[in-house]
Amino acid sequence: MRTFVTAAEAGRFQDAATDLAVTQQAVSKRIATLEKTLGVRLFTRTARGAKLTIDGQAFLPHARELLQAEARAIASVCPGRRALRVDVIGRRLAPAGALRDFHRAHPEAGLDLVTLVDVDTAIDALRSGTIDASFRAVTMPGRELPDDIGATRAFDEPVQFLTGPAHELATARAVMPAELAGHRIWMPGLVPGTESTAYYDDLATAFGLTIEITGPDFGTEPLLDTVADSRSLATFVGEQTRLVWPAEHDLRRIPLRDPTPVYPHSLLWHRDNRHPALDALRRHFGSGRFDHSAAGTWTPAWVH
Amino acid sequence: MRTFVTAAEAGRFQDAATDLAVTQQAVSKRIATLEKTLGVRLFTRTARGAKLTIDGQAFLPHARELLQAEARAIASVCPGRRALRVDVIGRRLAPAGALRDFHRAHPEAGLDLVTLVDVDTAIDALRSGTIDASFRAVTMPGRELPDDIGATRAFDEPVQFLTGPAHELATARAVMPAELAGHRIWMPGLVPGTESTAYYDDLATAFGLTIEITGPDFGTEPLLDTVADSRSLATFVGEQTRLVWPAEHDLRRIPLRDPTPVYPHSLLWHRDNRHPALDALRRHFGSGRFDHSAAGTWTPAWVH
DNA sequence: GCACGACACAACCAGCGGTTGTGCGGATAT
DNA sequence: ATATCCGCACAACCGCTGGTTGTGTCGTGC
Repeated sequence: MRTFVTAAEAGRFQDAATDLAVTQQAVSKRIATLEKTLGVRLFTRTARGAKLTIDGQAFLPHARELLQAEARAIASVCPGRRALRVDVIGRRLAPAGALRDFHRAHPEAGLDLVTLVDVDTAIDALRSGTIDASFRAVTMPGRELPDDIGATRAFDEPVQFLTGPAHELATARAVMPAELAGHRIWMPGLVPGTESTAYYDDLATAFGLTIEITGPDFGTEPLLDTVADSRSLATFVGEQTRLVWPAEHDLRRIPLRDPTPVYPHSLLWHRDNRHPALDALRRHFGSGRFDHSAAGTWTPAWVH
Repeated sequence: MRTFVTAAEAGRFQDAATDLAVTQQAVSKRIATLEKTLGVRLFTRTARGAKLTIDGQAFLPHARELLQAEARAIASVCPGRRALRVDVIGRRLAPAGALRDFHRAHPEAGLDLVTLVDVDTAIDALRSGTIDASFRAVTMPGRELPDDIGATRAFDEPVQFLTGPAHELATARAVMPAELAGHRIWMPGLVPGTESTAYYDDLATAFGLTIEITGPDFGTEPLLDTVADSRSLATFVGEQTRLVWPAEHDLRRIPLRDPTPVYPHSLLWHRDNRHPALDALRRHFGSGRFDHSAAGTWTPAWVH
């Protein structure tokens, strides 16, 4: 590919060969094999060089795009000058969506999303420099943030109740958390020891709920399958969480009111991190554009 | 790259190997060499398979993008089911910009842009099926369109007068074409025998102008250099033409009025062409959204 | 008409990238 | 606690890809 682009730009195989530090015959062979694999002629050979055919013209921008994609891929893991790497809880959850907004606002800053299991792993990764920022709920009881980690309350996400069409509360416009006492709430994805588990534990205690985390976690699809078909089983889901479920499933998002439990997404970073785009990220999420203390909301007492 | 993506999806080198129809050892070697060239570890090897590291997680979407770019590149030259291929006069000229609008409206249709020298070459390419459509000014005198080629007047582009800051007309709000008689108009890019040359020849004749096409064509940059520094040399340029010139150059676009010469861009296609996206393209440009007969405009008499 | 420039073809060879065979370590089972 | 299995890494081997040098061919320009 690189040979093709170089030859197309140079207009002569000879010049491309010197650019690439190989012989003219090597360039000729590379182009020939590329043409053979594609099944089309890319150059018309003339006495004064090689000109692109129509197919070659159409192919050229795609070849350039391929080389750029390669450069981006390499840059994404290049230590030191790689793109800003942010840990989100999951790619379909609210922080990932919020980062899309940030990326639209700052397209010049490269952005890579990774997912880690819990806040402790995230802090280790922040310290080692493998990630630059992390969206977490801080801090869990008994685990205050260390001094070298900075944190901003980024935004709050209302929690919703997700049911199938046959569920008793399926047609409710909204429900109070206390009304859910006695209902079966199933969250098999919760990993013990993580801060999101601490959040939902506190939520359950505060309103007298019982959350079942029994059973293996097969991912969201089987969970949604089960919830959609059940008259009694339901689950919690963030308002911003993008769920993909088969078209035949009819799932209902029921808002919670009086109070509305909100999940507190905080932005964490390491104070020694000098990544150029990190400042912009902090400003984007720490500029007070989110209301952290809306009336009628609930968070665990340990939330900053 | 494909091995990396497959292994990341499978979670086990073994499974990836069977998917790729090679041995596990080959996969192991490929991943090892990839890690070596990148200088980072992409997988953590466990007893139950291989999991992505943080670097691997960040690398994965870029690797996927690379494979997709490869697929698009191949598809762009795949005979039969390739993307819609449209001939524009130049990548910075009005048809290319108009096609960007079309691509925004129909993102599902792949689109490749190529450039051919003149309408005859374009018609040959349309007949042979190497291109699907062409933007041209039709028809030149004495060269009516053949029956197997369809044409629609797509849109008209006003012609402007481009001068440097020292030119006599640099500060004019607008000029009449007839006022340009006696001024030096330089268009070294015009190729004799092409329809755009025929257009400007007619324009010159109609208003008593003299257009110099002397001197070799070194591209737009040297042309703009010369025009920017000259007190007497100027040139014609399409209103939609995107020119890139160094910041130190101060070029002026002077609109033409009474009448406004417009360049008639027509869309050409072959009547036997059954490309699925060609219909959409014809509808996009043939739906009467452009005013073809605005008062006060001028076109050569031979324009359809 | 001849020299020159540019690409293609032929022969040759190193090394990349595959294979088979085996070793090693962690997780599970007995 | 120990045996067993599963999955990945390492070693040896080898064919074929992809490079080199040398030469041929063709169109262009003096």
